[in-house]
Amino acid sequence: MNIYRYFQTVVLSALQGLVSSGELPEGLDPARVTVEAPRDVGHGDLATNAAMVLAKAAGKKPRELAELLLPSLLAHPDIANGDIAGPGFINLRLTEDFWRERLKDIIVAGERYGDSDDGHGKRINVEYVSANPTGPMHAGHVRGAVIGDSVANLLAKVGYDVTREYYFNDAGSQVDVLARSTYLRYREALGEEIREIPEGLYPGEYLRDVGRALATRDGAKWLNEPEEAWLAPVRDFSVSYIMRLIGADLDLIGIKHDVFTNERELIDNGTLDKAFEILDDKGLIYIGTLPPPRGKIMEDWEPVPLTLFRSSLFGDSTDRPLKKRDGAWAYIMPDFAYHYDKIRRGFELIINVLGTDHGGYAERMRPAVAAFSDGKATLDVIFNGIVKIYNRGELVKLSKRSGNLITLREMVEQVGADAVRFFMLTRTPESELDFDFAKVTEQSKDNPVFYVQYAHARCRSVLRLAAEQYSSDILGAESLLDAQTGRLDSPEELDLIRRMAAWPAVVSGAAESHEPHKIAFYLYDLAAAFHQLWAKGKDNATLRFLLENDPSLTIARLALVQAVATVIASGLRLIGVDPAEELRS
RNA sequence: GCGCCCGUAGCUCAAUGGAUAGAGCAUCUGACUACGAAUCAGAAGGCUGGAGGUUCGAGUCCUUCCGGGCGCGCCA
Repeated sequence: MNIYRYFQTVVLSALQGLVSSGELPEGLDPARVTVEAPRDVGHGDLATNAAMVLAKAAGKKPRELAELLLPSLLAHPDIANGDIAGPGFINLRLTEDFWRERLKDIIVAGERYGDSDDGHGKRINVEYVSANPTGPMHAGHVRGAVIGDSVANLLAKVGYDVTREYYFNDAGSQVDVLARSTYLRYREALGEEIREIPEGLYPGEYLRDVGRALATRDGAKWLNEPEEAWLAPVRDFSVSYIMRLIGADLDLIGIKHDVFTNERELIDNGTLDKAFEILDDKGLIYIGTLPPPRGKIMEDWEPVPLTLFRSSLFGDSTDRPLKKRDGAWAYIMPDFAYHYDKIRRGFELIINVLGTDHGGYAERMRPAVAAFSDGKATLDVIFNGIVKIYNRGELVKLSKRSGNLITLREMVEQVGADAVRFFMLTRTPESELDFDFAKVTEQSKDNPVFYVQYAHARCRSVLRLAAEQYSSDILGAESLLDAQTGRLDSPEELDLIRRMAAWPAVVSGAAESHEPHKIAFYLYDLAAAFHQLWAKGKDNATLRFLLENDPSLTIARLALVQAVATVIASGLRLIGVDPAEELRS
């Protein structure tokens, strides 16, 4: 149950009642009416801005309108009391029983608590990672991978039909470079001494394995052949080898895509030609000359007639060439074809996760998506900021050219998959992130991963102990649903319940805004509230969860602990982190 | 030069257009023979880069300036 949405309908029907009785004019637009949690808990459980938003249209002062609305809200059985505050807020406090009922929602739903049908089964494509097959996954790829995967999980949880997709470019010059680099290692594997990797080829050690594998498969058959003969087979071999490497790397952090699409196939099966044809049929292609880019000095600029796409009709700052002067496809054309393919497959929502260094991508791709789908499909690009790697406070310089890269595998080996995943979500996506190996492995409060996991482990510890001291039946749904939750009446207990009751709304919000970091922050706050409650039992034994002489209160508190464990576990899994039972090392 | 992103406590960062802007770290003061202290309680810390505007209400939206990051050819 999304409590804010639920009470929004309560507010709207109260307004409707006032319209029916003639106390308010008809035709009020309720679009801006919101119900939300006040920032300050002292203001109550819920606040609505209805009176302020509708005052003008209703011809009343905000507070006057609030006075009119309040009585019909107070008539609702779940609303305990309310008042009017500030410029016209209506603050509402819900009954404690309403909150306690949510505890039972959680126990009944288990980890499905927070699921919804916001997405109505709409098909949505989330493309992430999409690294070209030139080497293993490295630190620079990890953040987008985690963000994309978590967004996909979120959207699935709120009822979208999600496809997780990986696109790779296996038709450009990059893979030819890969093939030549592999060929060198292949010769090495066959006994030749390779002193230095020539400029422009990939120096990575991992290519030794590829070369060796090729030598094992094909023997010396390419050794004395010209490049024209071996380039294509070596390329194909290398690409599929590297893609297996990447797949294994992603597996380390629990990422598995549903669909892999590659550029070569889009060209070979005619999708690219078809995409161009469609734009042409829509009258969006013409031959023209572009002005030189503004403000940039280009000595070699000369105006040449080119095949252009009228992307400026769709908000682009300029029309874009789709063919080069020699008639070959321009580099964006395969990407266009790929998006045409997504639309053809029936996706209405297309999400791409990219690094901020692809800044201009959205501007170029959005017109294409609009054109191919006749405006029906929308493209959202999530840009994620770079990750700076530190080691005990010192910046680690990374360079692809020198081969000085930190691989995903190294990261996972050093800090663990859980810490990697959680840490990548401790900032808003577009901000830069400092990833310090020392900090991420630290097992303390500064490390949010352990802080949250520890709260879960503490819950499980209590539940295990309860099962030992009483019987395992005490934790069954029957027992917990029968709990006297009315006995949970301390401010800390109710605070915890309120936080958990907000979970479905948090999930919906994070999914809608494509911001998985909100889950990480929520979990941190929930964990903090739990740790606080736990600590109360230190000073005051009557506040502990397990009470020898009060079984009914014990069961009620176990229901609370069970709910906390459930919500934390559910949230952690949503972002791909394992909710560990214990953290003892 | 143009476009996108960012500027919030000493540091790292939060905050669907809402009320007195919140956490953690660092600093200072306290709490463990334990339902696991990998934790908790408290103190202190702010003109949200500057100036205008829109709004009942702006860290959030608009304009402009300052400061930082990224991108910007028919290259991939």
